[in-house]
Amino acid sequence: MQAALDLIAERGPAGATFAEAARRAGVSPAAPYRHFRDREELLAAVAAAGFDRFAEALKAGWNGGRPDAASAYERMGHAYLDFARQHPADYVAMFESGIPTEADPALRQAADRAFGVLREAAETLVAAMPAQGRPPALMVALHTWALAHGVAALFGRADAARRKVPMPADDLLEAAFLIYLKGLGAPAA
Amino acid sequence: MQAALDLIAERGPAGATFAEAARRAGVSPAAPYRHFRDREELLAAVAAAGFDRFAEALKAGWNGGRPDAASAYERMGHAYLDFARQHPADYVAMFESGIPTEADPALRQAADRAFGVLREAAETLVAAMPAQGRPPALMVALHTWALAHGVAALFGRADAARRKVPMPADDLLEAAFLIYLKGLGAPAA
DNA sequence: GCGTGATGTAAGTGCTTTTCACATGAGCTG
DNA sequence: CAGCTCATGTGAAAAGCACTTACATCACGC
Repeated sequence: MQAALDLIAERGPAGATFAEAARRAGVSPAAPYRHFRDREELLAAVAAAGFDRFAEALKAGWNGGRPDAASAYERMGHAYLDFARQHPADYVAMFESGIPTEADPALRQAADRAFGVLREAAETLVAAMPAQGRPPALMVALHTWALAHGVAALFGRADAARRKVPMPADDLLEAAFLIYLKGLGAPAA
Repeated sequence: MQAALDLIAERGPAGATFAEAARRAGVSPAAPYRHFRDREELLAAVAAAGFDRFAEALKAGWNGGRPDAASAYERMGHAYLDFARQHPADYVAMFESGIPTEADPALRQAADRAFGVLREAAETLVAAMPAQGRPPALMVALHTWALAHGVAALFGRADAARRKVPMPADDLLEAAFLIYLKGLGAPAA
């Protein structure tokens, strides 16, 4: 799995071949078939491990919502982008390897766990808002994820289909967050 | 190129093999090499054609900003999602085929043209806002793109790594747009 | 009439994925 | 300790793909 992850980092998901991963692990090309049904299952396992690390990173960024929900939420956004930048292979395996999340139950579970961190943070954030006009927390979580993923996928990583943009992805996401929260009427001005 | 597009629709970008595309076009596996240097160049051409169609779809949605910038902008957002849903193969070729946008000059140009539609719409939208506190149009365009892409990639298409969400992608994007525009102080309440 | 360039084919190389029969070695059981 | 089982690994093989090279065809302009 580590060899496969390295290969994704070096050559992209298409270049991560089963045979080469086995070679790097020092075994014959047939050996990994004792552990993974096929190439797709290997990639699913790599992606699931990535989601686990991702959930940890988000949780660390959120840090229980301290010192206050709004700043912790924004810090979690930075953690999101940091993860995409510092673990591009994981991120690619998770979102761009062509493996449907539903394919593997373990993968699906890991992805749900990662989103759960985001959802709970959104719930805390929403709970801190004035009661009237309080938006649905799940919607806020989905919006946050879509925004963070969009920024990461389009402008975040250096190697991929990145576009030249006049501002760094971090600032772009932070600005979007602040505008969005202001639109919600959140205490974040 | 049509055969390759069909293959992407049926089997995903990894399943779109050069040989099979040639077979479907009724020629030998070597024939396409007269027209494309390698598999990557074929996919880049397919993606470029997709960006052209995409730019047309966005332009049609924007419709010159009529009747007013805010509603036209939102309609363009719907056009974005409609395109991702109705032309999933194009969208996959454009954003998830692993082809870096910089690889091919024609691809890059087509992508820039599509983003140009979005950028001009954002400029018009921003120009309609009160002069003081007017945000940079480019930033608004990038935010819009990131949001729309995030929603499309995560929740938009039926086949891909879509998650079960309690609300349709259209509504999700529309709500996010409205909240974002409200945060900007735009005339969209 | 004849070169020329665009297009296509057949065959071949080296890579991949996947399977199958067989080896090996650790650990449990009697 | 013998024997059995199970996990793990190997080598060989089939099938498919990307890509190359040498050769064929054929329309078109001079």
